[in-house]
Parts: sequence; C-alpha cells; structure tokens
Amino acid sequence: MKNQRNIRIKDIAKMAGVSVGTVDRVIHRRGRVSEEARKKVEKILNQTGYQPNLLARTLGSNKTLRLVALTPDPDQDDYWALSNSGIEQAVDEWSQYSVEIIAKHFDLYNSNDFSKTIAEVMTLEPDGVLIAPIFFRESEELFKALKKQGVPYVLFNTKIANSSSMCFIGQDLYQSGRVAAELLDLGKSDKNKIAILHLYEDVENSIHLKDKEAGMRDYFNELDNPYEIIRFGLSDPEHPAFKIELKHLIKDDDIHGIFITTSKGTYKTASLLEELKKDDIRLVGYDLLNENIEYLRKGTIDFLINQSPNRQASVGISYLANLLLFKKEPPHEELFPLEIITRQNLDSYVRSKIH
Amino acid sequence: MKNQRNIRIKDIAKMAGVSVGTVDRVIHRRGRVSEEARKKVEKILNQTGYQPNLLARTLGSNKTLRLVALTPDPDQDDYWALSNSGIEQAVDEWSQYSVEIIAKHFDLYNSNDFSKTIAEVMTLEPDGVLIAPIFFRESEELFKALKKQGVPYVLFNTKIANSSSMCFIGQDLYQSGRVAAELLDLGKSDKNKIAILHLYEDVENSIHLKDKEAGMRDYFNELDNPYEIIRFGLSDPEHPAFKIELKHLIKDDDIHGIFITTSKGTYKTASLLEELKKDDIRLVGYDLLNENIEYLRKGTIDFLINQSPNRQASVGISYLANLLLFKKEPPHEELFPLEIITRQNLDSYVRSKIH
DNA sequence: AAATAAATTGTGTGCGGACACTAAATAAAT
DNA sequence: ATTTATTTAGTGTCCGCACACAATTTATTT
Repeated sequence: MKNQRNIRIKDIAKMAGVSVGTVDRVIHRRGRVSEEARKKVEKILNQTGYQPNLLARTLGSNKTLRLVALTPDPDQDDYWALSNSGIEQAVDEWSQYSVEIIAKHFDLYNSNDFSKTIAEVMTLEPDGVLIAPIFFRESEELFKALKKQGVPYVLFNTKIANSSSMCFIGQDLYQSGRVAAELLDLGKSDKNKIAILHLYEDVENSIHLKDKEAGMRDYFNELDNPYEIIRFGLSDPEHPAFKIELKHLIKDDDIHGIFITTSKGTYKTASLLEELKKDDIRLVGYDLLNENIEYLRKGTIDFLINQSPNRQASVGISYLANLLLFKKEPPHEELFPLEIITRQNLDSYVRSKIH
Repeated sequence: MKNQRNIRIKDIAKMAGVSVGTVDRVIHRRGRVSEEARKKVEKILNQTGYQPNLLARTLGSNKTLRLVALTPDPDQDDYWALSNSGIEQAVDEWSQYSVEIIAKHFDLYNSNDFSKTIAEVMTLEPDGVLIAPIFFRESEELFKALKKQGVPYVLFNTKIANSSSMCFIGQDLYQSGRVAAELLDLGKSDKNKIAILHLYEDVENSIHLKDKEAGMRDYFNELDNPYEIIRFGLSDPEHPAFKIELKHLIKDDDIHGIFITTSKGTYKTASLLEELKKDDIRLVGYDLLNENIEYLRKGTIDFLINQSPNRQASVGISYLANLLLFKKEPPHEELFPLEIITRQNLDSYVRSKIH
C-alpha cells in the first residue's frame, strides 16, 4: 500500500525548514530550541506521524545496555534453575543488540544474603533490573534505590502490592487455585475429601500460597456438593513429620485428590505416594521440573499447572530491553496463561521451542 | 565480564591483514577472493566467533523485505479470522525493520480461486511467503514456482508430506486426538460410548481429521476397558442431516462424550446440544473462537484444545523475517503445545498479551 | 617486453539517527 | 557602539555493515 519510504529526520527537517540538529533536539527534548522552531517541528512531527528507525537509533547511540537479573540461586531449587535457564536464553537472544545481561543470585533461605546482593546489584550500575522479590520487605530497599537512580525494574514471580514497578510478570494465583480445583473436580468420584498441601521452604511462598488455597476453596464452595477440604502446611518437606502426616492422610479412603501448591512439594509428595503404593489419589501440582515430569509420565501425578518460570524471566528481560532500546512500554501486568499439563500433552510442551 | 566491545568486520580485517572488503566477500561468499585470503579470514572468523551486528547489517543493507501471507478469507471462517489477526500482529511487530507484509486471501471453498491467488502472489515478487496450503494439490504449483525463484516459504496449519518447505508450523494432530481422548477419559463414567464428529467444510480437514481420530482410537485401544467409539462425518454442518443424526445419537443414553474435530463444528454441535437440552454429555472441541468461548463459559463445551492459529501465523512471519533479515534458520518443524482450555483457565488465555 | 585481460584487493559512500562541536543570532554588559 | 555572554541553529563524524567502484596485482596474449 504505502509505497513511500519511511520519513526520516532529514525529511522532517526539510519540511519544517530547519536543520536535523534542531529536529533532534525537539525529539529528545534537549532544549536549546526556540519556541517557534519547536512548534514548527512538533507540528510536522505530528502531521507525519514520524516514527524513528529503531535500528539506526540503537546503532547510532552506540551504548551497550546493562541489565541485571536478581533471582534465587538456581542450584538451590529446580524451579529457580528453570527460571535461570530463561535468563540464559535471553542472554543470547539479546546479545545481538549489545545488551549485556548479568545474572545475580541470592540464597533462597537467607534474607541477609539478599540484602547483600542488592548492594552488588547497585554497584553494577544497571540500566534496568529484573527482580524476583522473594524477600519483599528487603526488596523495598532495592526499589527505593532504583527509583532514586531512575532505573526501571520489572518484577516477576512474586507480586508485591504497591511497589511502583514498571511491570509485573507472573500468574493469577487465585485463579490458579481454581484451575487446580477444577482439575480435581473433573469426573465423578465416590470420595468426598480433598487435601491441600503447602510444602514451602521459603517465606514468599508461605504468603502467596494462601491465594491458591482461596481459589480452590472458592471453587468448591460454589458447588452444590463440595468436597471437604483438608489443609496441611509444612515449611520443610524433608522433615519426617511430612511422611507421617501424609501416611495418616491417605489412610483415609475418602481422599479423592491432593493439591500441592509448590513445584518442589509436588514431586516430594509423588515420591512418597509411590513409596506408599497409593495410586488411586489424584495429584495436582506445579511446574515442569524433571522429577515432576517423570511422575506425570508414570501416572503418579495427574496434572501439572505450568508456571513457566523460564518464560517469565525471558519475557521480563525482553520487556526491559524493549523499553530501554526501543522505548516500548511494557504492560503494567502480564499474567501468564494457566497451562494445564497432562500425560498426553506433556511432550508437546517439552519439545516446543517457542516456549 | 567481557568488557571489550564486540568484534567488528574492521577488527577481523586487521587481524587477518586484509581489507574490510575482503572480509565482507568471505562472509557473504561473494567470491572474488583468493584461496589464501579466504582461509586466513575464515580462520580468524572462527577463532573470534565473529557475530555480525544485526542492527548495522539491516540498516546497511537498506532493503525492505516483502513478505506475503497466503491464507483463506478471514470473513469466511472464524478460525481464519483468528489466523489473520496473527498476521496483523506481525505487521506492526516488524514494521520497525522495514518488513512489508501483504496478506492475500483465497476462497476457502474454491480451489480455482486459490490457483488464481497464487498467480497474484508471484506477481508481488515476494522475498518470502507464508502459506496455509489448504488445497495441497494446487499448492504444489506455488511451491515449484517459489523454489524456482529461490524464494523461501513457510507452511503452517496444514502439513504436506514431502514438500520441501523451510519449515512447517502446526500441531501434532495425532497427539491432539490422544489429548482429546484423555480429556474424555478423565474420571469415572458409567457410560460406555464416545462419539467422534468430523464436521468439515473444506478438503484439507477431511484428510487431516483422520490423524486426530487415529490418536483418539489408539488411546482408547490401549485401555483395558475402552469406550465404544461411534464415528460420524459430515461435510456440511448446516445440513439438516446433522441435526437429525445428532438427535439420534444423543438419544443413546450410553454416550459419555463427544469429540468434535474442527473448530467450527465445535460450536455448531454445542449449539444443537443446548437446543436439545442435553447437558450431561462431555464435549471436547477446538479453538478459542468467540462462540466456542461462550459455550465453554456456559458449560456446554467442557474442553477446548487450542490450535493457536494466530500464533501459528505470527511465528511463521517471524521465522521468515528472521531468516531473511538476520539469516537465522528456522527449525524444520515447529509443533505447538497442545493447550488445554477449561472454564477456569480460559480467561488467563484470553487476556494474555504474549500469546 | 609491452599490452591487455582477468583476478583479487582496497576505498568510499550511504543507511538513519545520536551527539559533539562550530557558527550564527540575540541579549547583556561595559 | 563594541565587547562579551548566552541562546539558538547548523555541520560533521561515528555507529557497523553492505555494496559499488577504483586500484592493484597477477595471468595471458601478442
């Protein structure tokens, strides 16, 4: 349709009867332009709907972006290992555009280490920061520092109420609980109890798991003939108490299914259930960790809800890079789809390259 | 870590003791270079792992790409409307990189029109083509023409066996059938029959629906106590025969669920089922068409498998643009995840911007 | 050996914009 | 009125690469 080449600064300059330098100053609001000239240029700018050539802009400005990603130590947890793989993917995705991405990790179980890492992040003088704000109290400090420097930051995984971040990336946890409930509710069952297990190891989870639970409870409360819900929380899945409690729980033949609200808890539970040779309980858990995948294949786990930690991270980086490089504003909130993984569609997810 | 700026052609030239022109010739295999020089340069190229600056390359080459997308008329079918919206998304996604995307549509029910449109496509002298090869016999002609011109093309939606396209984008239809079977199989049922409905309006479907059926049948055959499968095919869902047959079908109280293998057929069936006030049959169908979404919300439809026609198209365009602009080879086959949509996760899919 | 042709290599300009620097115009100070 | 600040406008170079063209070297012919 439009056959004419794109309008350049040079064209704008000619139309406005000024030099390119003036147009440049107007576009970048560098000042040092008379009212008169400014108005003329802005008028043409609007009339033509000038769009700068982003390639030329980036090339010309000739600066390399430094993005820092702050996440828990990937060696401490498979979930965060997945997340980190998303960052690594982003590294080579953006290497072409002279974007340097530095991954900083902190101890998942130690808020002091988090605070220490914050300092390191600031030392790096980043142009943008991606943060998994596990320790939300300590995070505030970082937010303040970044805001002061005018450094944009994107949060993911853990939603923090009134932090004025550019963007949050994650999932609707409440709705996630409803999805889990729905999956447990599928088909008729002659049993009438459902268990919800919170097996968290870190602070952030203990808080957010509530949303998932609320979602599940609301779902069932809306039904005519709801399941009875048995709740069970433990901050250390390795503790012998877990096995004892679970054993006790499944002795009850009325248990139709179990919802485990953390990814690690999912395979821990599956493992125990397998050991206890109890295979008639429906299991719904989280994420495509290797161990979870195995148990899903075997049938111990029935459904996984995919939180896509890797994609959360890579999308977060993309948003920062697009903002800083191309001045493209990210959405204020990006809630990922609640992907349901079963035995039959598992491979299609594992193999897919675009995820 | 690496603090040095990226290596440029100029650097390579200096290291190899030649001029940038020679390096350029080696990189682009333009010939006119002595064996000796070529080897020297290639050695340095490998040693340094030279990566060209994509921004500069695109800017410098200063040509606008013309991509053509050839798909069925979006006004004829909601599925193809979705597909087209993916193309529109690609248009502004790539507008920055001086990529022109032209959408050409053909009559979904008229292979002659398809052939006519092929000619138009070639007249446009595209640099790359995205094709939904609905009419696979007629498509061969286009493939031949494109191959002759050395124009790369990507196929999506419909897999064609031995066409030598760069890349196919779609889903594993067989596995898709297995997923549907799994969804129908979830939970216990006292009924013992399942119906599979092929309600296709075009040729391509009639062929490919077989794969879905095979997947479903295989799934059930692997079970100890499989459902009996009732098959039903019709090339015109508007025909009164459909209503009559469906009426007859659901009179059988042993029908546990129905699998409809096309997206349009899905809401057609749901609509009839609603009209017939039959709500105890599980319905599994395809795609997030507006009407399907409504019936899913109401509960008439229980599961939708999302074929993401929009994303198939936009990814297809991306692959072509990345290939031509950045010389990034697409995968030979990209099979999308088999997304399961339920009442509870529907909104998370509808709202998600990154899909 | 000189002339010509062919093969190889080097140089320069443009892509569109950023930014530093210089030149012109205007205002303030002497 | 002249000099000196200060504001405003214009020019030039660079970013890294592609590509056309010029220059050089080497091979071939007479």
